[in-house]
Amino acid sequence: MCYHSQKGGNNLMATVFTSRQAIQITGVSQRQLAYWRKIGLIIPSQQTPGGHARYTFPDLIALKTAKRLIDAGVSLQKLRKSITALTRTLPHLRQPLSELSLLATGDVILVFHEGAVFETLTGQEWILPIAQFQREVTQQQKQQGLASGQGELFPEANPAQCHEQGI
Amino acid sequence: MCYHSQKGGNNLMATVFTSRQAIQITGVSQRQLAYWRKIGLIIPSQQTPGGHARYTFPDLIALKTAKRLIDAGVSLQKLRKSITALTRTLPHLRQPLSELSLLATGDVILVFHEGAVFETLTGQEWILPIAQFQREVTQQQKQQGLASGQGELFPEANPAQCHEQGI
DNA sequence: AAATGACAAAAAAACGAAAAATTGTCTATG
DNA sequence: CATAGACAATTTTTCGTTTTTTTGTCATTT
Repeated sequence: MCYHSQKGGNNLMATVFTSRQAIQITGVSQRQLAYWRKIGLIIPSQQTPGGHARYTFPDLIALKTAKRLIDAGVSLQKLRKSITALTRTLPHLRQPLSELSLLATGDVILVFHEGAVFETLTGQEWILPIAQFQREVTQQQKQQGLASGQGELFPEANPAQCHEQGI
Repeated sequence: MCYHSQKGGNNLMATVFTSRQAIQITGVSQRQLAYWRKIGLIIPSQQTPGGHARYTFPDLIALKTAKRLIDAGVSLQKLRKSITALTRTLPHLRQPLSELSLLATGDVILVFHEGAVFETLTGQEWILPIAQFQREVTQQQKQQGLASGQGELFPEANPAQCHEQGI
């Protein structure tokens, strides 16, 4: 039920799509398609000699991704800035919209990349595994038991042994 | 190297901490401790007859969590609003700060809860597994092959067979 | 069919001023 | 020692206005 069929010469990755097809498949409006192409957000990877768009499959993914993020409440400007920032952070990416897993939260776009989560604009990364606090305080407790507590107790960058995912 | 030691009657969960200890352990300032207590953000679970604070271990976790979020750039007001919203969304929680995994991204606080991720203030949830698009478009391709495409192609709520995590 | 251009409506961002919240410091009290 | 209160400095929010961006619609062109 789940095989990626590609019988005959009908290779999906080699197929190109017209604007009309891209519109139908992704749900992006004609106006948006044109505008996004104009501002360079999503440029069709191929063109006819006459300048007509030919969207590749990764292009469609980018289009659909953009649409979903927008539907999720992300403004186009934030999206553009995120992509600019992302391509700076991860220069090897050609089209972050089709190559990354993104998560929109109304205000912010996060990217899941190689196991980590970070914010697209700042690159800031933050996770709070509560389990770790428990260990820290337990540690602390032991220390206190030995010498009646004084001094720095939670040195911010904490060398985590006994690693635990928490999420 | 990683056993949660609790020799004798020294059970961590039963231990209570004075304000001074809470300050030392969590790094929260005295002023903050007092203010947060006053506004009800983090109230010590226990008190002496004379009204002196006795913070339990979960209290310490809440304190440390708040501090870390603040250090990560979240304002106290956003933190307060997030917690208000969270306890509305998840009424069974007594203290979200100690019972949830939170992730701060400068602007927004996300919560990881039962496998899902959402934004604390709006409850909005969004994940974009790219792998799914691929399947959708493949599907679309097949349809097009049979009947030259017309009509709705990406009915938004898509019944995902062949589920794939993507993240 | 598809791209382009022009115009207007709608949505979002930028900006600045005023109000509110948070925190530090210091003093007093129990 | 810990709490409470007062005061001021700093940080955040809020709000209203202006500017910019984005999108729809329609007409024109290739």
